[in-house]
Amino acid sequence: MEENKASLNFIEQIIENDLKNGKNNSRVHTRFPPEPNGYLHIGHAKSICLNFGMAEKYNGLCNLRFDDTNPTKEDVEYVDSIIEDVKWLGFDWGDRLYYASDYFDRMYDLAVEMIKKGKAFVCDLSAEEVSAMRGTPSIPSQASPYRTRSVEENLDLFARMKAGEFPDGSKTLRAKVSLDSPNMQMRDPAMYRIRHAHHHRTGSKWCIYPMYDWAHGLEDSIEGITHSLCTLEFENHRPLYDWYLNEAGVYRPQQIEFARLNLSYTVMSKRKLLELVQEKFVSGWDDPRMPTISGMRRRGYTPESLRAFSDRIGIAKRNNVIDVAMLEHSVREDLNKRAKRVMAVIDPLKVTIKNYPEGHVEELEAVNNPEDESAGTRMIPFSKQIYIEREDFMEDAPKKFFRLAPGREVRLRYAYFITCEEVIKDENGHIVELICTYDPLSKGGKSPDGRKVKGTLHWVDATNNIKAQVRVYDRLFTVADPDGDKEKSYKELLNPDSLSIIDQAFVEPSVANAEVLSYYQFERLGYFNIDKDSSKEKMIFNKTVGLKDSWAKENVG
RNA sequence: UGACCCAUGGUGUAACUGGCAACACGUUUGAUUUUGGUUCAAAAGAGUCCAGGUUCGAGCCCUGGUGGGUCAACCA
Repeated sequence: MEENKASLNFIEQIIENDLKNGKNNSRVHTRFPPEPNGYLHIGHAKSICLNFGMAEKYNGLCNLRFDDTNPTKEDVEYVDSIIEDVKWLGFDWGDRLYYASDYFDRMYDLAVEMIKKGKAFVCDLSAEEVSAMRGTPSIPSQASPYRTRSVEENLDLFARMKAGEFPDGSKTLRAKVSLDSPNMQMRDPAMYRIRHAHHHRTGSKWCIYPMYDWAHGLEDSIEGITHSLCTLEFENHRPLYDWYLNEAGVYRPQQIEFARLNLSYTVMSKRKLLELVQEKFVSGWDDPRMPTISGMRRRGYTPESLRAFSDRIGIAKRNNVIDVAMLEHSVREDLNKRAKRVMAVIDPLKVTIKNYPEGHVEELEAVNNPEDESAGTRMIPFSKQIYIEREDFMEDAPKKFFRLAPGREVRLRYAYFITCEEVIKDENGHIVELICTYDPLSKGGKSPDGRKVKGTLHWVDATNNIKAQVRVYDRLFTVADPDGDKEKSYKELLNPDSLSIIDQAFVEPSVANAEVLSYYQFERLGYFNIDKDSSKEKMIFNKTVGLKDSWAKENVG
């Protein structure tokens, strides 16, 4: 691996500087700290790649830690999916799988110390009252009337909060930080709230739960994290992060903020993704149209492509919107090297070759992957009747149309040259069949006389094939910035045609025994993989992404 | 309104910490091609938000604007 010193991102620069100065004994230790309240998405992938990537690059460690401090929103279902997704992306946290909830006792003890130091107090104000007394950035807060409670009373009350003597919302433990800081995070923030709720790990042991700011820094501190990487919206929290750790008198990691990922034509907030799932706009968290890692996996994205994408987009502090084309390029690049080529017809048009012997079937050799000779070859059946793609025929074809048209000759890939002799239509004028002739000397796709044809079509034999369902996806939203519209909710901007199901597609027989998730290139169409709903009896393919198509582009313009 | 952060081709990131802006995606053109794919070659496209200042020299430093983001949950 060659490191290019000239193109470090700002976090690498900080780390290398720390390393040079011997900070933290020249140790790098990061963590990926998801809250298990939803499925991971491509934005998390960026963070995962960053955190694990920094540890990898600088011979450090990266922990996987669940920030499970809010039992009302969290669930083991999410824990399981997150573990699966991070693992699938190809990262290894060794035996360092941690839970914030494992530190609850420690956090509680430290909170007691904070009370003893006069840095925290039990407050009886309701959420509404606190809000009303909060002031504004330029107007100081009114002090809570409970701010001056004695240490003894605070200690007693806090212990009774823990013991479950008070109902939800009746009391909080608040830090005594400031009443007039222009940084609103510093205005006597809550450290603990009462929640008589079942926690997915600690059950009913606790009825008070620490707030993010109090908990997160301690989690980082306990684990000996050196660089605590998080997104920009926590920038205003950094002074509080530092304050808590300094007041608690414990080791303080360095929090560094970077810009989260935004992708065009998608929404990225967990809340919105949850709504799409709950309100059935999609089939689930792993719907292939979702930007979730599980959705993208099901869609046919590879972990390598996601990691390559993360590398490509970089790390910085400026708000950004990455073009989905960048993501699509990353999958194509990976799949081009790895996907086995196969022929499939999605919108079939029957072709009868009138001079081909009736009842005869021959096997033709086809290359599995022109990018990888070791992938070998396979045989494909061919006979008098085949299907071609409907869009590969045009009755009144312009000069630049290289495909089949009346009187024109094209190559059937790996098979023969055929010429269109006749167009058969039904009573409504719809084309139902093409009658063609073939050149028996052009077997394999080469003509002995050196005659050139511009077009090569994919095809599938009309009788020896597999009938499959193909699910074709388009972007989930019709506009590049679905949450940027002031009038319309993102839900009104959903693309009604984001999913089209084709029940009668034909695929060559060689895919018969393929396993779920295996990916293919359907020649000239795009990359497809086998959906988890697929079975031997009914194969189902998902379209991952199309091939680049300069003909389609020309047609639009 | 106050604090904090950000500002470089259409998009995203760079520019060895001051030496006349590079890479990727996208776009266009040409070559090759049994995938209108891939590959290869080339081109167009920013003079770095604005105004001052420091300097022989500024995208990098300073000042003041402008624009954008974040924060005023008992969410994270």
